[in-house]
Amino acid sequence: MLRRSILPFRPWKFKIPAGFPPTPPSTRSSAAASAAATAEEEVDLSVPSSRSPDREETTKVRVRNPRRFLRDPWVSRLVFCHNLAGRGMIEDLRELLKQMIVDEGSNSSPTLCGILSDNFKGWDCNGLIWDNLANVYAETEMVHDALFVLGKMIDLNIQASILTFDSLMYSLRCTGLLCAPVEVACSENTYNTLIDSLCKQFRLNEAIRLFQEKRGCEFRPCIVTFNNFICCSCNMGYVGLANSFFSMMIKHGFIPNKYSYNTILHGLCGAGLMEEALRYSEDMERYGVEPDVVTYNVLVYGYHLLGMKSEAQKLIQRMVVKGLEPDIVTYTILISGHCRGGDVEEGLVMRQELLSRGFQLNIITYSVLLDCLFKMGRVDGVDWLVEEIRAVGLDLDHIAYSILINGYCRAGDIDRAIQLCRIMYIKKIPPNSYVHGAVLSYLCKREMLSDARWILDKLIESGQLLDVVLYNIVIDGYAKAGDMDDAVGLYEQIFNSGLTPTIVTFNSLIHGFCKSGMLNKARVLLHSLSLHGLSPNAVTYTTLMDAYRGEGNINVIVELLHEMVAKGVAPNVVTYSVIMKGFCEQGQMWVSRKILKDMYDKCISPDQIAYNTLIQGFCEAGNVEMGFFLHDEMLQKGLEPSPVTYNLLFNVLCLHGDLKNADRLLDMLVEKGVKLRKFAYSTVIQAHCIKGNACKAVLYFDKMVKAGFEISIKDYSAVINRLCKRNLLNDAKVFLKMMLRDGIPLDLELYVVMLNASRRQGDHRFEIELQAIIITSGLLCE
DNA sequence: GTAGGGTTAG
Repeated sequence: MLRRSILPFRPWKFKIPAGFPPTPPSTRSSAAASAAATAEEEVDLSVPSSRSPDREETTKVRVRNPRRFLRDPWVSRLVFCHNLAGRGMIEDLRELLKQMIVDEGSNSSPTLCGILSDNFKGWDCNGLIWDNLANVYAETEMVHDALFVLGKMIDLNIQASILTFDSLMYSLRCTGLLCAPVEVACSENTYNTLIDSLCKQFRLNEAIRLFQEKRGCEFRPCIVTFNNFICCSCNMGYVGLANSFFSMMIKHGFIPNKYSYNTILHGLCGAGLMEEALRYSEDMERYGVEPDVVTYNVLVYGYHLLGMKSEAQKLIQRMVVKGLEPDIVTYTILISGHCRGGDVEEGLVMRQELLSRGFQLNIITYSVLLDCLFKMGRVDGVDWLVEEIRAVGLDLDHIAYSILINGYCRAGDIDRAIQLCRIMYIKKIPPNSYVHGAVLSYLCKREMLSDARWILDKLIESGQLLDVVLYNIVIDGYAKAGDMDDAVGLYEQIFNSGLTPTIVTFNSLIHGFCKSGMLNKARVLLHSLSLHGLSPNAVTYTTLMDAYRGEGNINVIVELLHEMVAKGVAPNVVTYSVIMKGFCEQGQMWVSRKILKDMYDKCISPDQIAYNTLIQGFCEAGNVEMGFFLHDEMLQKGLEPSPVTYNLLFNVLCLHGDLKNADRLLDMLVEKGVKLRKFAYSTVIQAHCIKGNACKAVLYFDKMVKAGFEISIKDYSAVINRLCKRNLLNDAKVFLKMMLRDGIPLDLELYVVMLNASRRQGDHRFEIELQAIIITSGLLCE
């Protein structure tokens, strides 16, 4: 039986969200809807009295429009509810209420409350029904409905039980709808629920204040209170604080349980502090708390974040030895590890293995694979995987949808993305800020800024508290387009919306000012960050450094490097690449070379762009050997040279006329199936044309076509132009034939080039042929 | 208490 509060209803402040309740759908016709105009009549109903619940007695109750009243399914179910309440069958009552609200779904509270207040006023158990209705809505996580019922209870002066408050607060703890407590008598659990609520909303300071104020006199913390503090501290990135709470828990006489250990382990692993995490896991065993699957999963996740695959494998073996079976979370972490390493194939193989062993994957595992397929540019693989998700009977959830929408937007398929948005609405999973962000990014990348702004303004007008990321995306769009007035205007609007800018907001503004040549403004912005409680990061400094590099000011770059290091901001691979480029542009390639070596000492792995920067520096200075040496070094370090690396090498070989090596390299790479850009082929082809070796030019042109590149008139013109310049008209004719055969018509520019060459060589016959071609094409009308 | 999604720099 529910314990009824003896206090008047004045427990907590709740924010009833704007726009709630929504207008009830017209399909929900009920006795309440038409009862207002009808007079009350007395009818006999079999309703047990709460005073003598054992006896079923016929009670006369007054209702409006009795015929309609008894026919209405909602009313008859509520009569039954009263019947159950009167017999003290509270569990059955709650089950029936739950069934009713689950059938009707969210937003059903206005209708239900309407029926209750219009038809059951004065019934013996009515208060109990209201209280349980609020309670069941809260337990079913329909918090807006629960709040609506409570609001009506206040209006009708019906008391709510403490259990209902606790249940509601528990449901509200993640929503931000729960405010500070006012004068109230609390159950044992109330403060713990409120601390949990504040922690879930990342309001750690308030939670700590409440803990300090109320501890001892008004409530006694329990182990869950401390676990909540540990969890919140970890989630907010304060692992040190989490450690303190862990110690405090022990000082209060609590023995940490597996939840305490797993929570702190998760915090430590997430922060990359594996050694400390392992120490905790050893302590755990020492104090008799047996590690479970979650413990191992958390540790495996820690290794996964550090990219330590073999350690993760060892841990899984240990887990199996201890008799624990890896579960779907373990496998998802492993699949995610393969995906993060760029090996989606391995992830898919693992999925296949699991399926063959009869293992059911869930939507999270599939989401990891979908996201990776998009990031690897494997959009083709997405369709069949989505098909598989449907075939195994899984529904896409909001994250899976946002992965798909983001992926399609990035792949440029906006139609597909919008189609999915529509499906989300139909499925009642309204697109959230991740989805809005994907569409805004799509528009901004295509400089469709007025469209992006229109959408953002509509979202702002809708009155929802927007995510600052959405502002950041559009501000960055303006900054990249050099429109700093609008960028700054939108930045100011962030404050009007009650939000605060982030470091990303400022980085975009700094980038914009740099791009617009206002480096001083950018630097002022850097130093104003602290006023907003923000600290510059590697992106901030790197953006500024790159701007000064553009001005050839290596001194300021070095100054900024010192400043960032002094402020504890670690330079990353992008920072070093910019600095290397700066030195290379000053002709100091060997300084850059030293920086690259230093990166290894600092455990920052140079990537392809870092190597390409240095290779470009040496190649432009004419040091071909060093270019190739660095290429070899990349291979030694297990770094696959990128198409840009090869562009640089082919370019330098051709510039130096070393076509022998250029051919050799091209043949070797084609044979090895290395992916090259068209630039690599056309550089070699053109170099052969310049040298007058048309045969080789034809040979590599053919290879370029076979490599699957789309060939345009520009490619033919480049070759024909060069051959004509060397008066190799017959070879130029070969390419012209190939071009016409490929269905590419002659244009006026190329016609003039070839006409002049044929006139120079007195090839009148070809002159006439050319004129015939050009007239047939309709380009020469006169 | 464990696994999945968006914005910024070369």
